[in-house]
Amino acid sequence: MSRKIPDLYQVKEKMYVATDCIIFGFDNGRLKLLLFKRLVEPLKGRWSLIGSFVRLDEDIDVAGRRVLKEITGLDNVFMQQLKTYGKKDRDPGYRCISVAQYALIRIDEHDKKLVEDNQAFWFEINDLPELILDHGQMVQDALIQLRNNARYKPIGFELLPEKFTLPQLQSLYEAIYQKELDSRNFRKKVLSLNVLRKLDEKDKSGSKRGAFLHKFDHENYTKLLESGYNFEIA
Amino acid sequence: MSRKIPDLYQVKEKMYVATDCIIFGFDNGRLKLLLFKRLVEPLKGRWSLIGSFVRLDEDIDVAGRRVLKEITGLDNVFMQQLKTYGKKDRDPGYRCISVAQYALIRIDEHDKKLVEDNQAFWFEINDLPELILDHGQMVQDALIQLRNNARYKPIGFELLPEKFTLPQLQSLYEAIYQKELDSRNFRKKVLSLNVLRKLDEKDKSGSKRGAFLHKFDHENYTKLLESGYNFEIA
DNA sequence: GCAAAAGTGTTAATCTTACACCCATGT
DNA sequence: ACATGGGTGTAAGATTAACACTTTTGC
Repeated sequence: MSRKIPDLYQVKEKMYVATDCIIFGFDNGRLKLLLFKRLVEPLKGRWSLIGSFVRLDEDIDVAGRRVLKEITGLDNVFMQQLKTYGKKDRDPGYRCISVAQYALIRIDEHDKKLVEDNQAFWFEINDLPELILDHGQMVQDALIQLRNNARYKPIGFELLPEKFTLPQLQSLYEAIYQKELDSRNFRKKVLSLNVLRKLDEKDKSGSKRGAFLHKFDHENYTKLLESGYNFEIA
Repeated sequence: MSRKIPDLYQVKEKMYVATDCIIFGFDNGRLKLLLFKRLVEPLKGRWSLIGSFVRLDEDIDVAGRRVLKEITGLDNVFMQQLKTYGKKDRDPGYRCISVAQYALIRIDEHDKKLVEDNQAFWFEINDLPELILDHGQMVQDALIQLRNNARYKPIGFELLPEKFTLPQLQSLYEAIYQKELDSRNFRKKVLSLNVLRKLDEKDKSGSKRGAFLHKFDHENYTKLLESGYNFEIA
């Protein structure tokens, strides 16, 4: 008896693979996004996410980190795959799919000169310009993903300085969820998670009285995870 | 003043893009996965997910649906992107990235003859063979995603026949979360969601007494969604 | 009549929400 | 002394978790 070999693996065609980065930052109570003005054709002068083709000898996540470094000067940043955009006509001209990745950076640590040289700018999340191709959709999707993830994983801290105050943390969550939170309930909740280390220092930049600085306690977080605990905020 | 143009978009290299499908089914109280024995080199005879190269004139999700149809005969199936696997050496020989997509099918509706002809088999999720390349990782990731999504979205119903009993629904959730549930609490919870329509029919296959059949009420679900409701099970 | 699965309610414990005042400090 | 933001507790309501017996019917 002869079996028909399915042709699943028969047609082989190559295409371009790009990656685009949705770079979030948090500054002054506002959630922001880094966008840049394209310096080259096609679509020169239009606003877009920051991206690059993925090279043949390069992992996709490495390509994302390369782009991020090129534009912000930062290494070792929180970055996670969002989704791959693969409509056949998403990019006019040639077939190109894009693996979108989103990054959370500490906005005070990035290289402002580099950003400027690349014609990149920070936009408030509620006040974005029109973006090329499907980049607008990517941003929408990234925001949804950020909201889903920040609730159950301690990724919000990636947007804050290493030392932060509770009012700062609260205003970050308010910016992410676009919703005011009650400070008594918020503090009760986050403190009960046992992953913040209160320092003896105060940050006086926000008020006369000053607010105590805290650090996220990675070690305790990992330890708690192992004993079946789950993080949840907001 | 002259600006240096960044080389982000300068290097352009094409690569193969494949898609692999993680196909879940639910049968007899067990969560199952459809795998197939490769009929062609390379890796002939080894177990793998079902996949295909994505064609130049084909959307990535369409490629997934094509594969699914080819192997199960089914159209209009729940399918969602999981993640793109893009390590540079994940596939020995040539550079190929794979966009993994997972599908939930009603196992009673698929074309068993086709599955057989393709040397495909259903495996219990807890008893999988070793898979080629990074397919084992894909399956792990898909399971996590399934668990995360089934809790907050009514996708579990995609694995059940259109008419199902509450004990069946419960055993599905028990299979997904690998955890026994209390039937009183479970019924209270799902019934309170107001998205099940109880029919006058009983299914007597599971017991002498028979259990009432129910249908998922899509219309009411969409209506409720609009008025800011959220689904949650288990 | 008995085995096997379907169906049903209550209570205690926990978590969530709403809400308002005093504190510390720089000016 | 006053303006500004930091910090704290309690009570009512809602949700979850634990728990056991009766019903139906085919054999």
